[in-house]
Amino acid sequence: MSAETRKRLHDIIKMTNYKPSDVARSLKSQRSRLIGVIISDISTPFSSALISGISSVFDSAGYVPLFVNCNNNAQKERAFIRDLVSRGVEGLLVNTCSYENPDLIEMECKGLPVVLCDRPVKDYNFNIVTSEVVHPISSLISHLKSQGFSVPYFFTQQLSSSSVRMLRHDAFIDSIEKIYDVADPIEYIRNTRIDKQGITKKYLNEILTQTQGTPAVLGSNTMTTIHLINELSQIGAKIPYDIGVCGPDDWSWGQQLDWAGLILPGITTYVIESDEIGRQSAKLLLDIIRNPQSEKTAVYLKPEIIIRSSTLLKG
Amino acid sequence: MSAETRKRLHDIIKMTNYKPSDVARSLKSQRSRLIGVIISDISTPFSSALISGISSVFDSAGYVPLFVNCNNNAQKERAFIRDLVSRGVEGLLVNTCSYENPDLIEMECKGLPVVLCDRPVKDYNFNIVTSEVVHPISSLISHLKSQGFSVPYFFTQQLSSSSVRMLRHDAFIDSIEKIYDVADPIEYIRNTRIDKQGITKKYLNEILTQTQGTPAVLGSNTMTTIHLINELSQIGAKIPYDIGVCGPDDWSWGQQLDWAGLILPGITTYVIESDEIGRQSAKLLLDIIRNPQSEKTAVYLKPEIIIRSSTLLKG
DNA sequence: TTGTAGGCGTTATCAG
DNA sequence: CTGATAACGCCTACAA
Repeated sequence: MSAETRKRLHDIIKMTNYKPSDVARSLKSQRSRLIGVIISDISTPFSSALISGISSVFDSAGYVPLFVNCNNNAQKERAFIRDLVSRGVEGLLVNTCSYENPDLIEMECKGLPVVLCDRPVKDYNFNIVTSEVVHPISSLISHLKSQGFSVPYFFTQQLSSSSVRMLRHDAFIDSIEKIYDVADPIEYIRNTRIDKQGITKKYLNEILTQTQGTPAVLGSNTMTTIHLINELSQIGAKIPYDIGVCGPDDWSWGQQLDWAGLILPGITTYVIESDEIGRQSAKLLLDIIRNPQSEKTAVYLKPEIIIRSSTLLKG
Repeated sequence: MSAETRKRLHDIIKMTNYKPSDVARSLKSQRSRLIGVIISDISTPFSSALISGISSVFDSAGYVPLFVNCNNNAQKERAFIRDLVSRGVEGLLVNTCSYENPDLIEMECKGLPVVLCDRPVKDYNFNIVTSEVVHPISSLISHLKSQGFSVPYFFTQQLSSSSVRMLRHDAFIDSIEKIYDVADPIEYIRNTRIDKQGITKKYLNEILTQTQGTPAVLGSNTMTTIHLINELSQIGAKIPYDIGVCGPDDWSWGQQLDWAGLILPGITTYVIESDEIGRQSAKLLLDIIRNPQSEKTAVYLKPEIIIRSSTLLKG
């Protein structure tokens, strides 16, 4: 291109204030540089860290992640999947809120690059980045046993929306069967709700009064665990002397902040690094977009257990 | 349309598995139903709640909010603004990380509907939904005085990226001038960093040893306040007997969870309802899109102060 | 080196 | 009521 033409062009661009339209470009090129990211519930710290990890990867790769929030509504999730695909996204990163997900399976079968974040779905092997479920839970339970707690109780919110919750539930049952040699593990499950007053408190009072030895409780996630601590402090129970408390921590923001250490007496947890799940799943999706023929991949992060005072009966 | 034609059409749609393309539709109709939402730092609980509020409004209005994360990088923010506009968004909701923002001003002048979330920018009246700054801070300081604390110190992270931080800084200075009758208010500002070890602890140790009477500290936001509590607990200072602690709480998830009450001894705060800021700013943007001629609007939420043990020296 | 024609998938318009 | 055609703005390819 001659210098003269270049200048003329440049002038015209200036004059007419020309801005290329990505919409038209997408239509023509069939490439949007857009990635659809479906988040089950964006209002939790788990999602914040997840999203943060995801953005960091796509930003430096020149892709624009579009985040949408299903608010735990499987219906909405289906609609968003269709919407994003019809908007020409080149791939989908899905932190799903529906364990059964035929639409997503269909899309992936048709060749759309899909990676799941954290939560698996039923009957189909997607690419996925998640965290190990069984090992950390059984470690927690071994630890409780070694500290002399009696059989722990598992407090969980409704299982249906989160496959991870179900897996944790199952892992808990297996673990107390093996480690505590319990015959009727289902007896140690407590379905609760955070938004509804009194349910948790009722269960906790029963456990505190009827347990032989020192009881312990395990929250299915950070929200539930904090809720348990809240209720126990209102009841006036002393942790860990009256009752032990522990659970997974899916609220980590890297090392920046440590809620489980701040809330006295310090809560025993294992950390799910959601920012890392975000980063790795985003990278995996990029790999798949670049090389659509690649093998299915499942990555399992290995959480480490952090023992704090809330489960220390002995020394 | 005849029933027969309808059936035929329906069959063809089935047969060819026809899916309309929103990209092409946007190109033709010049309407995308897309809203660009620019978030300064998506990894904070403030942003989670903000996003959650924003999604709820757009979802029920049939718009799709596209969230992008600037990670406190003003450069990235500029790029995203251009990107989203060229992608045909019908409006922009901006939680900006640059106090000076000529690009955004230009867009808005050209008729693009823009609403700011939480953070104002310099020298231009945008539509904005935010929270009152001066009144709650001066109330906190009056409260500290009435409890017998000596002049409080203000701990803040770097001011440049957040206009709200600057405003709080200024409000603090004005307030201690008026309420404590301080001649040199700047002396009571401490610039700190959470990611860098030791700075905060050094300042706190100085304050604890050199203050006449009982000192108090005010964090510029939740992160800083929690950091202060962390460091104080490591130093071994007793709150509020050795030192009072308070600050704004921009981490509220409605009533669901109450960190400030959980962290003993209970922290005095005022709550910034970021989900409400999200909802109201989204609604405002929809109003503007529907009626582009409307007057500029600025909404200021009024936070309420919640007094807890961390600032109660007297009874 | 520069200019022009065709088509991406819609929708709007107009003729049959 | 139905079917054909042009245009949205860009990109590619080919012709001048």
